[in-house]
Formats: sequence, C-alpha cells, structure tokens
Amino acid sequence: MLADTAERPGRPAATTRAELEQVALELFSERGFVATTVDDIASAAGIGRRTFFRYFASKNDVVWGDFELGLLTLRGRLATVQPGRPLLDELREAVLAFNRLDPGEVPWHRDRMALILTVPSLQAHSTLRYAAWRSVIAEFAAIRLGGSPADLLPQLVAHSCLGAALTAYDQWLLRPGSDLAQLLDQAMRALSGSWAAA
Amino acid sequence: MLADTAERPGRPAATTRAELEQVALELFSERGFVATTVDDIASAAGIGRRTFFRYFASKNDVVWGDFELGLLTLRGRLATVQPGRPLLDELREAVLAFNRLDPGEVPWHRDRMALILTVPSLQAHSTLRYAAWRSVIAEFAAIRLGGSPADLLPQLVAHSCLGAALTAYDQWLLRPGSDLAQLLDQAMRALSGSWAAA
DNA sequence: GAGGGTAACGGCACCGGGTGCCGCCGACTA
DNA sequence: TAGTCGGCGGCACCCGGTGCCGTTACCCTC
Repeated sequence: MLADTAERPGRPAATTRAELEQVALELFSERGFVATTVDDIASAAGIGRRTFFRYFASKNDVVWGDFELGLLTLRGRLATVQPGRPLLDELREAVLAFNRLDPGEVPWHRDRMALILTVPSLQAHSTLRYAAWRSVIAEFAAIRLGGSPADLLPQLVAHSCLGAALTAYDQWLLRPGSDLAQLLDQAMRALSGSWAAA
Repeated sequence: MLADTAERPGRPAATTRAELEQVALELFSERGFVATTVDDIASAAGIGRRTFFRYFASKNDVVWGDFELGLLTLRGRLATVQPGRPLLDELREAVLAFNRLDPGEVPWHRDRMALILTVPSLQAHSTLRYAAWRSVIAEFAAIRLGGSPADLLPQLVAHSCLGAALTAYDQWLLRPGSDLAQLLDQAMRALSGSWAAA
C-alpha cells in the first residue's frame, strides 16, 4: 500500500498523491466536497493535516490528480505535429487525445468532472488550471498563425478550444451514457463558425 | 456622504456599496489586494467587519461593483433585438454595448480589470460571474438557433463570446493606450472562424 | 552496531475569510 | 412616551492555508 521503495536517505514518505486522491474522492462522494474537511481526509489517510498540504497545495487540487503531467504530454504532442493540415484539425485531435480515457476510468473521471463543474469552489479554482492549458494551446497556435502566443489571435484560439472542451464536458455530464469523445469532436468542429451567420 | 435619505422604519444604513467599493479599491491600489484585509476595509470605511459582509458576500465581490445590474441591462437589450441580422453581428454589438465606458471611467475600470485578470483569487472567483454572463448569451443564442439554452451550440456560442471578450481585455491591459472597444470588435469578428483553416 | 546525515512527518500557533447568533441602536409611527 | 422594525456590530466559531521547529525513520559510513 505504501509507495516507492525509495533507496534515498531520509524518512520514507508516508503515502502518495494517488493514494490521498483516492481516499479523498471516496469521502467527497460520501459526504460531498464542502462537507469534507482536510482534517477528515488526513485522518482517513492516516497522516497529519500538515502533511496533507505537502502533497497538495490546496484541498481543491486533490481533484485534479496529475494534470501537470497531462499538460506536458499535450505540449509534447503538439510540438511534434507535422505542418500542412488545417490548424483546427490538429487542435481537434489534440483535444481528443488529451481527454482520451480507458473505459475503466470513465465513471471515476465522470465523478471528478462533476465535482469540478458543479462545486462553486472548484469551478472557481479550475480557472487557474484552464489558464495553463490555454497557454499550451496558444503557444502552438502562435507557431501556426505567426506572431507571439500573447497576440490576440492565438489567445482567441486557445479560449475557443477551451470553451469547446468545457461545452462538451457539460453535455457529457448532462446526458448519462453519452460519449465524451464524440461530444468533444462535435464541439470542436462547431468552432469553424458556421453558426455566426444564423 | 451617507446614502439614501430613506424614509423607512429602522436604523438607516451606515454606508453604501458604492462607497465601500471606492474605499476598498483605494486600499487595493495602495497595498495590493491580498495584503488588504477585510478588517482594513471595514475600519477605513468606519464600519464593523461584520457589516462589510452584509454589503458584499465576499472580499472578491467588492471588485465587481454592480455587475448584476449590467447583466440585467444586457438581457434586456438582447430581448428586444429585431431578428433578421446575423447572430454574430447582434452578439458583437451587445458585447460592445456591455463594455462601453465613459471616458472618465477608463482608468478606474482598467485598474479593476487588472485586478480581476491578474490576482489569482480574483481570476478564480470571476469564473462564477462569467457563468452568469454566459447564461445570458446562451439564452439569446438558443432563441436564434432553436432548441434549449442548455444545448451544445448555444453553450458553445456563449463560451466563444466570453473567450473573445476576455481575449480583448487581456490585450487591452497588455497594450497601454489601446482602445477596448476596438479590441472587442476585432476579437468578436475573429470568431467567424477564418483562422480554423490556417 | 553505533553514530551522523538527511528528508519526511506532524504538532502548534497563527492568519484571514466567512457565518450564525444575538443584543443594541436609531430611526419612524402612534 | 412607548412600540416596532431594520441595520449595526461584537463575539465566538469553523475551516483552509502557512511558518516554524522538534521528531522520526531511514541509509550510509566507520
């Protein structure tokens, strides 16, 4: 149950992020996110409250797991893309890849996203994560469109992709049994802007 | 200095939201948002800390002034729009109208938006305001596009408009002396999606 | 197998935002 | 003068988050 059999000097870690995350999500689904205190999580995991904050910077962060890792993967994927195809096609595929799930993870991920998209404190906090995600997209878009990632167009593209992804997630949660990948595809394709003339 | 000369029963209000906002923004620009405590604001305004929270639900909310009122105006404007013009044109004009400023308000508003878009706690909190704004847009888009405001397309349109507005604001803050209205116009026009093929 | 180095643990005290409770105050009305 | 009503604001409390610091448990070396 304990983590790495680390051959490092010093006291071994008492737990892992993954284990804490699991314990916490269980508590969240039992009594809700707000009703679960950090003390609850810590004592359920058999660690001190102070130690909890060495694994996660905030209670909000527990829900996000290894987002940073996913971001690295996304950046890596976009960096090695061959030019020549339309920007939106690349972005659509990248978004789909970023949100690909093993079938077994689906219910798990659904719970997580339901928290993120409905608990106000998490909705708010998520903005900071989204900003990091957008900057990866903007970087790529800037290469394709020319200019700096800070320019208007790359930023707009990044915002649009994020908007599409969030829209798809909302729909996914709204309609039980729906297919996330399909909704993401649909939302990303709708970005081409044919609605603008309606 | 005190507020309404209300002819109501009961003790008169000691201050107003507007006055509190002014006091608070002054403190924020002196020592920063995070370094200013609610106690600071309250005592600077000559009221009790408990009373502060009767005027604003949170410290974050001070920065937003009368956003709720602006939302009502936006909804009203969109409700009386004559059909027949392209959706995006209507939305662009609505966004421009929503963000129209008296020349005198400009520096004020700039400071406010700089806080909102750079202080992490405010960035995060703003998401909740944006959601309310988006739902106004989605309502209107649903009427034009058919179906429910909860459907994918109206939601995507709302996300896109928000993204365009935020992009424009970012550019506005980035480039001193730039014209907010022009940037908003540019960003909204870019939503038609000509970048998608690049 | 004794001792030092090292890194994680975890208690403690503190801060600040936010809330429920409740008595008080100050206006107007009768 | 007495009643009533609504805003005020102190108090105690909760909870998330942080700095500090002594403690613990491992590994390595002698």
